[in-house]
Amino acid sequence: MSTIDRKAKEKEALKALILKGAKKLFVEKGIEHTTIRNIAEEINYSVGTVYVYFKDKNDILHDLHTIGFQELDSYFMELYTIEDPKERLKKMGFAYIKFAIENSEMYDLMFNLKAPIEFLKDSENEDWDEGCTAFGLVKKTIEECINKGYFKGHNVEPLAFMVWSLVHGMCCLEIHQRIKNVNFTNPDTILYDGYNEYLKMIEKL
Amino acid sequence: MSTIDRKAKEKEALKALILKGAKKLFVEKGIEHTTIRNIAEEINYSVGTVYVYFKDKNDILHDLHTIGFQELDSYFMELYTIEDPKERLKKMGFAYIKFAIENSEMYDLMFNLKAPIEFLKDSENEDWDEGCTAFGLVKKTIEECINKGYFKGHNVEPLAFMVWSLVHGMCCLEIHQRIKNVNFTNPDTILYDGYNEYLKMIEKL
DNA sequence: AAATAAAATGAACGCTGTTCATTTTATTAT
DNA sequence: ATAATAAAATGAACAGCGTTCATTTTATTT
Repeated sequence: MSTIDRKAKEKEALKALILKGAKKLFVEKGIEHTTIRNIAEEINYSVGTVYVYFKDKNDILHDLHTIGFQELDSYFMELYTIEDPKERLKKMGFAYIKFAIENSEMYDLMFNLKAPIEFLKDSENEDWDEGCTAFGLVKKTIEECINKGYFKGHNVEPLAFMVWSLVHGMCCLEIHQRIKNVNFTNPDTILYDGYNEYLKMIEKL
Repeated sequence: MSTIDRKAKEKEALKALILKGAKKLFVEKGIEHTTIRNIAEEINYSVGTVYVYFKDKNDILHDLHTIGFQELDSYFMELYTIEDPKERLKKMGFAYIKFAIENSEMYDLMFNLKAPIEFLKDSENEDWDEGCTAFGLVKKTIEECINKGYFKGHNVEPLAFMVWSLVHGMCCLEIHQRIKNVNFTNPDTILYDGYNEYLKMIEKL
């Protein structure tokens, strides 16, 4: 029996190794410039081996997108030490943007690329658990805000969606290089300045 | 001289034909599933001919992104008949979302994909004129709002950027199928409901 | 040491974007 | 009208892509 257990662990280890190699290359040279052959070469295995452990490229991308969410969730969980929900909400948006900028390829994979969603369609569990969990943390924080008397006249879910969109939009414009190509007066601080407008706005709700 | 003129017109016509074929296929089956061979076949020309009229695929994608902006600008210009800037701003966001949903592939090309921006880097004029013009219309409207006494304590550019991000974020989440995969209570109306929260918010600024 | 099972392999397939020598078509000069 | 020239269109060929699968290598069991 111990052999079977060990085999299972070895399989998991190699799967993790492939993902690790893939992520390294993604960060280094971008997702679209990373090939299965690159990944195989990176970890000194053949192309065929990758396909023993993953159904296809979408499978790899989906697993990597899940890893990204684990990281983002840990960013969020840290902020849950903050008692005041409004203060927490403000910090969450900032952490979200920080994550997106520092992990732009992963962010794109998690929130923009089709691959992870297409993988869901082919799989048994069609729910986007990763997205639900992360968004749940935002929703919960906003719910706490409303329970505390903030944001009167607003509805939890639509407001949470609006906040998510606002921050997500900033991240997208930034990582897709649309900010620096629109001639802002202060292109270097517009992201910060824009987020500041959002903070001011929150106070007026 | 008339020959040269005619030749020039023919060249323009064929270029336009290629773009028309490309756009048709993009809408039909998505950008990433459209190949140069597809485009050539669609208009009954050879692959080589496409490369006589366009430097590479990015060149085609950039021209198509420009065409998309012409359409979006016309959406916006229509709304400039509305006198009250705040009313206009509200309608602009709605028109923007409508455009994104009805032309999701084009929208992705215009605001998310790397191709048009990469083409800019290789060209003489590195400015993103299309983006500047469209965003200029938003900026101008918000400026009018501030001049009229709305949005006190806010700054034009950062606020315009925030508004753009908010609406852009909603569009991205929708067209990248992140909305319908997060279990909203009312997934069918969340986009509308979320935009409504934004409208309520505008009133409080 | 032989038989069996599991894991890793890499050549091959049909795609992709791109190039460029060759052919076809159109224009100009005689 | 015919020959010479210029312009335009072509498609085979190249390297690289994701993916498959018969074959080989390695590990386990008998």
